Amino acid sequence: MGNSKLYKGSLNTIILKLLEEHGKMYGYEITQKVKEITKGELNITEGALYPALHKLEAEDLLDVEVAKVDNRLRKYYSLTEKGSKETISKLKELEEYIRNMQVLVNPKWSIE
Amino acid sequence: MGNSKLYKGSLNTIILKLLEEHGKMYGYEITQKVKEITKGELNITEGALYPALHKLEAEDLLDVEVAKVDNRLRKYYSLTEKGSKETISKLKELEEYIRNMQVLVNPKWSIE
DNA sequence: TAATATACATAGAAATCTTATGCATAAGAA
DNA sequence: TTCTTATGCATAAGATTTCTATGTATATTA
Repeated sequence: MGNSKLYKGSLNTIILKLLEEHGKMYGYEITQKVKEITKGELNITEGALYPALHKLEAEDLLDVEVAKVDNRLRKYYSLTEKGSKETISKLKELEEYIRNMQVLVNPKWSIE
Repeated sequence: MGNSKLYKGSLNTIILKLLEEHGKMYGYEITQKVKEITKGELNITEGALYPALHKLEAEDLLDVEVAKVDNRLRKYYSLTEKGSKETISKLKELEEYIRNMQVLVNPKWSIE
């Protein structure tokens, strides 16, 4: 994904949040949206994305809907109810992660 | 490490920053300090820590100094010059990671 | 017509971390 | 006094996640 290894482990969180935000997206669209939002700093590879989508689907966190647009295949993914709950949980974990990393890295903040 | 997978990839950053902050630490001390700072939310396992320290040392980012205290062995690690530069670089990466994750997860912030 | 963009997929390798295990000494509890 | 916990290091096997490389196919642009 990024140039740094920190992104390892955050792909699912990104996918879930984007789907919560946009309701329904297909794989390629997700890669482009992430690139756009991060101004090119984060590029999700297909080798990471598609297996991740399949796994989330297998865990009943995502629903799939196949569509044909311009004679090309698209698989639209959306959150299941279980997926919506998981999204909330993942976002909470992200907040906690960021909070913990900030006190570890910037100890002054915990004093002020 | 944590209960969430997000910590994957951030161990080196944590180690380097703690050493920058405290000058000189041994493995067990690092695990305790992290536990203390995060109020028990983050526990670094020995199976992750020691191989990471060995790798950082092999990459010339850390110096080692063996000491015997109370008849017990301690290996004190400290940053090399190369390690200090790497620390700055890693911290910058962390800031960029956090910034990118925040706009991905909270798109309103990028508008306001 | 050749390259790029769109759209999916998977297999093998690399990196990171967990779990389990091992050794050894010191201190505290039963 | 003996058992448990804390201190302190270490490694091996497995799980998980991601990267790199590869494959297929259609549409658009140069």
